[in-house]
Amino acid sequence: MDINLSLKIDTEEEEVEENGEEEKMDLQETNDNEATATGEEVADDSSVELSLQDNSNTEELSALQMQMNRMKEENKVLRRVVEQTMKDYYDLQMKFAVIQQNTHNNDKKALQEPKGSVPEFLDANPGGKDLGLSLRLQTDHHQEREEGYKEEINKKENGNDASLPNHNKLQRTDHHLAGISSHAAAASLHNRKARVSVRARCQTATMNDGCQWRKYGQKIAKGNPCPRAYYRCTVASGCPVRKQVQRCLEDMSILITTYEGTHNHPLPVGATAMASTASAAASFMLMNSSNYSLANGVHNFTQSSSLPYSRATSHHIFYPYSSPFRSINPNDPSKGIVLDLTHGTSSSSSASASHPFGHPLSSWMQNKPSSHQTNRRGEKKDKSVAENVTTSIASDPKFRVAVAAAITSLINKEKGTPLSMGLPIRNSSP
DNA sequence: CGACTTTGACCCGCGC
DNA sequence: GCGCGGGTCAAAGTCG
Repeated sequence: MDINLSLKIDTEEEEVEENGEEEKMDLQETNDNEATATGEEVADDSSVELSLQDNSNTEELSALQMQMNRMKEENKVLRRVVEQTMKDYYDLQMKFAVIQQNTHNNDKKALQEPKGSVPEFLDANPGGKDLGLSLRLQTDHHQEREEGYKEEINKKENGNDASLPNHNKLQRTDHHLAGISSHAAAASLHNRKARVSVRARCQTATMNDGCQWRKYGQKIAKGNPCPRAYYRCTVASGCPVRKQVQRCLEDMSILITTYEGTHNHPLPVGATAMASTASAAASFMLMNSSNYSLANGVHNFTQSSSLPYSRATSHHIFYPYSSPFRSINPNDPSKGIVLDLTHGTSSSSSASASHPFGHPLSSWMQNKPSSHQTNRRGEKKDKSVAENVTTSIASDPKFRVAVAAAITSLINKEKGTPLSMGLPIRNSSP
């Protein structure tokens, strides 16, 4: 019993801090009561004490066995998920290869088109009946942007890169990034702002994403009284990655973090999982800018789509889960992908039930997902202890970070190619 | 003392 | 051309 209680205390420690001393007192009381019931009252009678100890040992053993069994089951489920992930990944890779082939052919055709005409691969879906949407659905603004990028690509290909003065510093950073990237076409992709926004419930000023950040500015953006903070990655000097952090106006508990750029250094374990996903999302966005689903502003990551710049790609991971973290910013597609993690993480008990570790992305978030399930007075009493422990472990951010990192690492190793927006993100998972 | 945060100034793009 | 807003810089302050 003591073991269970201490486990609960450990896993809920941070939450206790959040919710005040109330729960701690509650646990303390329970502990004291049990001690009184099992120990102190019978302290005079040693034989009864021994038998009670035996009983409690047996109970402990059975409880531990139950825990072990549950962990085994959990392991099985996790394995199944990994297998499924791998399977999905290979399926998507096959689709991607086909699309890449088609797009390559279309690119050749497009180059032969007279100037001013719309290349076929931008106008229509290149070979995928079920893939993506036509660029015609995009706004004029976005089309102009697309034209601008195409011009730039052409200039680069012709060795004429005199357009730089028109770019702001950030874009120059992107040029720098492009220079690092080994693939020329991928480099041109980086000229486009690769942004991934993450919406997540978070009480702290920033999400703990495993990276080290330095704040370099703060602004009150128009339309939102909450200041927007600007951070720069300081894990390695010269790392071009930046992030903006701002609270959501509608729901102050939601933190919107926008990542921009690619790390040029190895990442910590927790950051690897996050960065991999963010990079994959960003890469995906860059390659799928023509495929916004304008009907609802949602783009399904699990669905392969037309890839107008696919010749620029090396290897990309498509996130094989269907979940809320897959939407193109519906207000402004040019602002990149929005990964909405506010649903999957708010209640990990249900997530854990249907999904072994809840939302795969939520692993690197700093939120406390178990707050709704275990900490309220009396609520946990109707759960078995083992269930509580399992849930607590599964909802432990560190555990989820480890799982997410492991999956990412597994996928990367399997493929033999790290993923990023043109730069390798090394696996630092153990 | 170095790393980090704060904050006003500055730069640049964009719309009118 | 001008004003506005977003993004960045850099000096001063803070902290461990």
